[in-house]
This record gives sequence, C-alpha cells and structure tokens, in this order.
Amino acid sequence: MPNIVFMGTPDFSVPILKDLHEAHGVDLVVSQPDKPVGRKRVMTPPKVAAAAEVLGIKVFQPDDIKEQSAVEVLKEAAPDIIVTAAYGQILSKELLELPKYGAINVHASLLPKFRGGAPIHHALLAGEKTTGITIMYMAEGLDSGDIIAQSAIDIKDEDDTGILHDKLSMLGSELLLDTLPAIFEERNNKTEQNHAEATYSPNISKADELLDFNRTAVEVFNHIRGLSPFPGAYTMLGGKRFKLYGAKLTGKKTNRPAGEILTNDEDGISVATADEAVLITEVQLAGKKKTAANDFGRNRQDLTGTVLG
RNA sequence: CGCGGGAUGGAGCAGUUCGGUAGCUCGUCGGGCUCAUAACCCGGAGGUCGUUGGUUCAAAUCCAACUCCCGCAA
Repeated sequence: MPNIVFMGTPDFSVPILKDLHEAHGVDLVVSQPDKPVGRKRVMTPPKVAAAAEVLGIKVFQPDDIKEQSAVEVLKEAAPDIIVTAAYGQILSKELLELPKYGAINVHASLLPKFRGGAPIHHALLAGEKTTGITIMYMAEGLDSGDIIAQSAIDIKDEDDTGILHDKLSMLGSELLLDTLPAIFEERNNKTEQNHAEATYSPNISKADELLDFNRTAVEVFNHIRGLSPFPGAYTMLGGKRFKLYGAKLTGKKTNRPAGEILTNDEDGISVATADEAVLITEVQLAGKKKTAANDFGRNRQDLTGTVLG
C-alpha cells in the first residue's frame, strides 16, 4: 500500500479526497490554514480539512508549505506520492521530488488552457463548449507540468459554474482513480504541454464581477452563469448592488438601450444587451435574499423601462 | 465592538414618520362564465406582524435587549 499525502482546500477537492481514501487510503491531508469566515469572522477550517477530520485522517495546515518546518513534516510522512487538487499553495522543488512516484495534480481544465486558480469560471466566461480534467505532474511553473491523463466534458447551455464544478469534481475523482494504478506501476503516459498554447485563469477580481450590457447577449449570458453561484455577476439598481445569478438567451433582437428592462412577468425579467434580450431568472438585491426573478418583479411593476448599470 | 439592509398568511411586498378593526399582487380552495384556458367575474381559507420585556386605555407601529437572514468590507 503506497503512502499517500493529499493536498486540497475547497469543496472541489472533497469528493476526490473521499474516493482516493476509500480506494487507496490517505495517510496525511494537507490543507490551507483556518480562516475567519463571514461577518462574524468565525475561524473555520477549509472544507477538505473538515472532511479529513470526519474520515479520521491526520490534517496538517501550514501557513507556508515551503517553510523548512513544514517541509520537515512532509519528510516525516515519507509519501510515495503527493496528490494535490486545488490546494492553493505552490510546492517547492524539494517537495516535488520527495515522493518516488512524484507529485501529481488534478486540475479542472484541459491544459494548457486555463492554467491557474479559476479554470471553471474562466471556461464559462470564455464561452467554451468543452472543458475537462487534466492529471499532470507538478513542475515548478504554474500548472505547467507534463500531462498524464485528460478527460473532456461538454459544457451545456444550462451549466453554470456551480453545476460544472460538481461535474468536474466527480470527473476528476474518476480520472484520478483510473490513472493511479498505471502510475504505481510506472507505466503511465507523460506528455509535455504545448506551452505556446497556454492560457491563464486568474482568480476572479471585483472588477470581473461587474456586468456590461453593452456586450452581446451571449457574452452577458456567459458572464452571469460563469460567476454563478459564486461570486455572482452584478449590476446596479436604484443605487444598490443587484446580483444576477441565472439567465437564459431569448434570441429576441432589440434596439433598446443596453441595460433597459424590457419585460417583467412570470418568466422573469428581460434586459436589453447590445444585440438581443437576455432573460434574467434569478436575482439578489443587496441586503435581500436570492430570489427567482419573477418573484422579485411581482410588486415592482415600475421596473419595466428602468435601465440597469 | 468594521459599515449597511432586512424579518408582516404558502411566495413577493405595503403599512412603522404621526400608535386606534392587518392590506396589496401572486398562489391556493370553492363557484360562475366559456368550445376552452395560465384569461375574466364572484366568494372562501390561511397571519402568535422574528423573540422577550417596557411605555400606553390601546403597539406591526414608540423604547430596550436578544435571535436569525443578507449585501459590503476583510
């Protein structure tokens, strides 16, 4: 039984940890330190650390994995392989070379596209039709190591980041379990990435969340679903932040000013973009709960004609 | 003590300034109209107004404390 160290932090990594532990047994979980969460700033462990507790696996949460004291802990654990999935820290070369089977990573895109921290969001924002999972060796560059295996998945119109996240998490878990035996027998593939085709997907910033209705309907649609359910694309309504969490394409041409609310009925709220109307289906006004757009519009008949932004 | 919004039938809201029979839209149930309908008309059920205490003849409304939800910030 190889000695396995797993490194991960958010939701995405949890199913992978669980399946890996069930199949091969995980000896040590490394996760980010606890962080204060929400208005009350309650110190909360990352999802992976919490899951590891439940599974009865030892958890290590160093502030900086590159520090000598942290490296010593990893050496002590003497892993035969390090498996990471959305861990959130860069491993030093010393760590990468520590396990005899190497250090591998489960990444939520088809590398070399969408290297970096937010591959799922960016695949949707870019209007991609397919994405997938890559299992690769970790190298010193960001998500630049040799590819061991890939599995693709179609992006459907009804997918948003939340749905795609869950699908990719499961797909990543499957692909990892399918690939590990070959790695342990040292007969796995190892293909260098085409670095010239690399694109990057940095974490979403505040500026990325602001909607621009002057773009096309498809772009607005991708923007909304690419940031749903987190962190949410927003515009302004009556001086308040107005988040849009769900949208559909209508295919209806419009020449009204971008951002104008065209209809407000049982189907939702439709808004003009540069070319076509987009139907908004789920919204949240600052200070209110997330609600279906038709409920939100029910007592606001004056919404029609209002311009968002 | 980081800033701010909110809690009222099943859903979404008004009413709170200035205390005096709890209201609107939707849904739901029953009836009517109709070839028919998510349309239209008539009627009904459904609410400890977040909790506790205070002021008052009288509190959704004023005062105090608390609980929960949410946006921002971190």
